[in-house]
Amino acid sequence: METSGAPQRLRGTTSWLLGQATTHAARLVSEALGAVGARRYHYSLLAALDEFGPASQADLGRRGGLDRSDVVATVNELADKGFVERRPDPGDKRRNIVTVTPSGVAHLRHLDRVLGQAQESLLAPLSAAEGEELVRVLNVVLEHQG
Amino acid sequence: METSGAPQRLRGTTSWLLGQATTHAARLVSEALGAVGARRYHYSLLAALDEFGPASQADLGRRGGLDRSDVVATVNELADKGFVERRPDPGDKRRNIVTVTPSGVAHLRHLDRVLGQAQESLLAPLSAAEGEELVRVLNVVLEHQG
DNA sequence: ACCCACTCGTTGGCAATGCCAACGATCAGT
DNA sequence: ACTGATCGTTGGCATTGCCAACGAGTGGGT
Repeated sequence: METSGAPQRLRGTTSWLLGQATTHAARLVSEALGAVGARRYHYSLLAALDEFGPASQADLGRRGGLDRSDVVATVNELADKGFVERRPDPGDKRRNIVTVTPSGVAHLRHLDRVLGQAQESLLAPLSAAEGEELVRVLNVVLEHQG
Repeated sequence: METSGAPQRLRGTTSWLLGQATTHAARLVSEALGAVGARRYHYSLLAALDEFGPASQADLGRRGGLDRSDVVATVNELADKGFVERRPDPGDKRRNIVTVTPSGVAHLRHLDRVLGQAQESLLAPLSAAEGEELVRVLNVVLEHQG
């Protein structure tokens, strides 16, 4: 008989918990976004624009933790789809000012819903209270790192 | 004045929580392992061997969720460092049997400590009870996915 | 004994991710 | 005017996680 064991999860030490959890969650997020033709950078950029308003590309990178070069590519893609507009800053010829279009805001809301569903499916095995506690605790962790 | 704002964290919707958290945790894990010359696959493979004993490469892949091709490369690297041994299976000429060496086990213990420190630094902003609860809840989530 | 379907290890490739270096243009402070 | 910094942009690199294909080998069915 061909011993074809089903995929198993390593339990051993708790040290690998982070590795397992991040891999799983990252796949969830990427799949959810990919299903609607988006990627992490798309959401990062749209969310930054939605929350803080129009900005130069360099500022966008700082807001979302993206490299300047990746901002270029992402703005290109989002502009092609009509989700953002890029125009030169009249007051500083080095800069472009990037703005969200209404269509871009709608797309962001869509991505929000998609990500919300991904989060729900991740928290599915937990009680409502556990899920809320997990979200709260993760926010604490993220706030503490800056 | 050059407006050089410090990097900020997006808060907006809670939907992006997963994206933020996974990115942060993944970087922590990769940096911790990279500091001692290891990568995620190395730990996955060593841990699988340590927990379930010697196995063929295909089985190793299934145990740790690695692709067969990645198992080849990882076993190559680990074998070069003397952490595992690869020899043909006498009972099935298609297979290799991979075994951990004592040196490999020692290395795994080292990686365990390193990952434990990374986890501690991540949980630093939490109380002991919150940290344990987070670990417990994450285990529930991982068990539920298979 | 002969197929057939499957598994094995291996090679090679692909796309996404996250970085870094360098360039010319522009700006701010002196 | 000179100097140093910032801007957008291009191009590159290493890692990560996958998938396809190959030749060699195995097991079941007939």
